[in-house]
Amino acid sequence: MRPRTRRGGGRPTISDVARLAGVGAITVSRALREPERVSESLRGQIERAVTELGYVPDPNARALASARAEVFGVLVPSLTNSVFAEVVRGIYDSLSDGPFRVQLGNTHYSGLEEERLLQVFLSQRPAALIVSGIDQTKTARSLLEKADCPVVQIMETGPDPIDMMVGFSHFDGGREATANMITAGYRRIGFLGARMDPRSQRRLAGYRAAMEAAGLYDPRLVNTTPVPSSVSLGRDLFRDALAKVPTLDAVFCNNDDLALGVLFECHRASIEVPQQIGITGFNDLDMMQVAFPSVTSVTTHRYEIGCQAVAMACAAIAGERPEQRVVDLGFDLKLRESTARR
Amino acid sequence: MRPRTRRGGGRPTISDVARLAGVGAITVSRALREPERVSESLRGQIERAVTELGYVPDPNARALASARAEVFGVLVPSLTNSVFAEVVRGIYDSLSDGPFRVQLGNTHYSGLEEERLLQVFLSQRPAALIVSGIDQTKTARSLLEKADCPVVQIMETGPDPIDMMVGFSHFDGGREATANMITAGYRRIGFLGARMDPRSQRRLAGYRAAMEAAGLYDPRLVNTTPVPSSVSLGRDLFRDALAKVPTLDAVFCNNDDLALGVLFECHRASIEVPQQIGITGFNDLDMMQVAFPSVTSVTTHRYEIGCQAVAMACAAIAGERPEQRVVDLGFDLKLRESTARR
DNA sequence: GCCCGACTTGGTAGCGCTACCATACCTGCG
DNA sequence: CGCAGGTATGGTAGCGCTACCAAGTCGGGC
Repeated sequence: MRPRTRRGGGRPTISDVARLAGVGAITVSRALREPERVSESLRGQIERAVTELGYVPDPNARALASARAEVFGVLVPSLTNSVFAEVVRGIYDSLSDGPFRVQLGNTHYSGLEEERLLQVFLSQRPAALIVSGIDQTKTARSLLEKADCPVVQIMETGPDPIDMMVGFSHFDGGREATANMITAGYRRIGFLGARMDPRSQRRLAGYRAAMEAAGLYDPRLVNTTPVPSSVSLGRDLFRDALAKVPTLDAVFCNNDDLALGVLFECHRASIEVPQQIGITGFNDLDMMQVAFPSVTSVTTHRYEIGCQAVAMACAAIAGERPEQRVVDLGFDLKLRESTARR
Repeated sequence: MRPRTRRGGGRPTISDVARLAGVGAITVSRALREPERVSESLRGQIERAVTELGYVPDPNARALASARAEVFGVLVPSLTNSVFAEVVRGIYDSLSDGPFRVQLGNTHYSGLEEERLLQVFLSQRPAALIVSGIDQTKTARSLLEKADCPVVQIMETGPDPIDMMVGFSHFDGGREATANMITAGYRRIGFLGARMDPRSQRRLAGYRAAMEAAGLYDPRLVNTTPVPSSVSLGRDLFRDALAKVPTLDAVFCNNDDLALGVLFECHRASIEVPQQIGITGFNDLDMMQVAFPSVTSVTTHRYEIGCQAVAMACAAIAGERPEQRVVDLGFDLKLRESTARR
C-alpha cells in the first residue's frame, strides 16, 4: 500500500530508471529505442539500472505518446483452417524477435466483419496491417488506403495492390493441377469445391480454363457448395458428383480435406485410385504424401507467405519500401500416386 | 497539415465529442463505459455527437489512464496444432461481442518462451490471462500468481489451480481408450507418442495404468519421440513398433495425426484393420469418422474449453468469481470400426 | 581566436483518456 | 426549515512515455 504513485501498480517507470542511472528520462527513452544515439558510458549505466529495477516499458504509454503502437494487425478468414494457421505461424515466428506484437482478427470470411475489425485495429494505430485476399469491400479498401501504415495483402497476387502483396495465382494452380490430370489421360474430371470464397472461385476458373482448352469442359462436372470445407464434406460431394455423372474418372478438389474425403470414400466403395478415379488436392498438407495411395496436390508456400509479408512490412516501416510491391511465391504441383494412371 | 493538434492524426478526441454535445469530457467517458450512470437526455446528445464525429476511443490512452488494458492474453504452445486452433477459435468467438481484444502468444512448447511472453503480456496490464496446461515453470507460476487479473489454465484439470481451470483428465482419456481395446480383445497394445509434452505424458500414464491393471504392460510396447507430431511420423513410429514387437496387435496413438499415419501404413502394407491391428486416436478430428475404416478416438471439447475459459474470466472480471474454480469438461470415447474386432 | 555544424543530453509539454474529488442539486427525515 | 445522504455532473491532475526544441560540448576550418 505504499503510495509511491497514485494509480499504477508501483511498477518502475522510466524516471525511476533515469534517477538511478543519474540521467534524464528522455535519455533512457533514447537508449532503449535508438541505442546508437547515446554514448557508450551512459548506455551502460542505463542498462544496469534497467536490469536492477526490472524495468519493462509500458507499451500503452509508448503508443499514446508516439501515436503509433508496436502492433501488427493481422486479418484472416479462419483460425482453424490449417492454411491460415501456417501463415499466422510464419507471421508470429518472424515477429517474435522484434518489438512488435500481433493483433489477430478472425473475419469468418465476411467482408462486413473485416470492416468492423479494421475499424477496431485502426483505432490502435498499428505499425502495419496484413489482410487476407484481394477482394476487400469498397469500404475496407478505402480504410486501408487511408491507413497511415504499410498494408500487405496476402495469399493471392493480382493487379492493383492497395500497397503490397505476397501470394500466388490460384487460377494457375487450378489450371496446372487440372492440366496434369488431362495429360495423365483422365477425361471426365470433376471439380469439388467447398466454401467457394474468392480464392476457390479462381481455382475453379483455372480448372475451367484447362478443361475448355482441352475441349472437356462440362458444367455438370462442377460440384460446389458454400458450406465450409471438411473431410466428410469431401465424401458427400464426391458421392453427389458420382451420382450425377457416373462416368466421372477424376476429381480436382478445392483443398486437401475434400481430397481426403474422396480417397476414403473410394476405399469404402472399393473404387480403385488412380485406375478408376484420379484425385488431386490443393495445399499439400503433410498427410497427402503419406496417404495410400499418396495424393497429388498443389504445394503452397503458406509459412513463407507469412514471413515474406512481415519482411516487406518491416522494410516499409524502416523507410525502405521494396521496389517490388507484388511478390509471387508460386506453388509446386506435386505428382503422386493418385493421378499416376497406367 | 492542419495543426489542430501537435501529434495525433487529427482524429476526434473525447473533448471534441464533449464540446459538440455541450457536456464535460468526463461525462462522455462515463456515457461510453457506464451508460446507466448518465441521464438519458445527455446520453442521447452524446451518442449523436459520437456518431456525427465518428469518434472511436483510443484504447492506448484508455489503458494508460485506467492502468488496465482491455486485452485477454492467451498463451498456447502451438498455432497450427488443430487442437489449440479450435480452443483459440472458441476464445475469439466468445470475445468478439465484448470490448476485449485478444493477444495471442505462441510458446512453442517452451517454458522459457512462456515466461518471456508472460513478461511481455503483463507489461500491458491485461484484463485476464489464459494459459495452456498446468505445468508452468516456477517463475511463470509466480508471475501468474502475482498478476492482478484473473488467470485461467486450460486443456487440463489438476489439483492446485493458480486461479481457475478448464479442461479434462488426459490420464483418464488414455486409460479409457486403452481399456476399451483390452475389452475388444487386443493384448499386445502399443503406445505411439510424439512431442511428449506433459499432456501426452499423462495419456501415456493412463495407458500404462490400464495395461498394468490387465497384466499386459510391457515397456517394449511404448514408442515415443520428442519430435513434433505429424501423419508421416505416425507411419514411422508404427513401422518401428512393429519391427520391435512383431506380435503387436493394436496401437493407442497420442493423437489423431499419428493414428492416421498408422491407418495409411496399414493400407499400404495390406494389414487389416481392425482384424490384425486395432487403432485408437486422440482428439477426434472430423476425419476420423470419415476414414476407412473409421477410427476410434477420444473426443475432446476443445472449442468449449475456449468458450468456458472466457466465460469464467469474464465472470471474475465482473467481480463474480465462480464458486467452481476448476471445471472438468470431460471427453467422449467414440467407438468406431478401427477397434471393432470380431 | 572565433564561428559553424555535428553530436550528445536535457527540459517542457503534451498524447487522450480516466481516477479522484468537489460541487450542485434533489429527496426525505427530524 | 435545516441537514444528512444520495445522485448527476464537472474540474483537476495525472497515467508513463516521447516529440519538439533548447542548450551544452567538441573539433575543425578560416
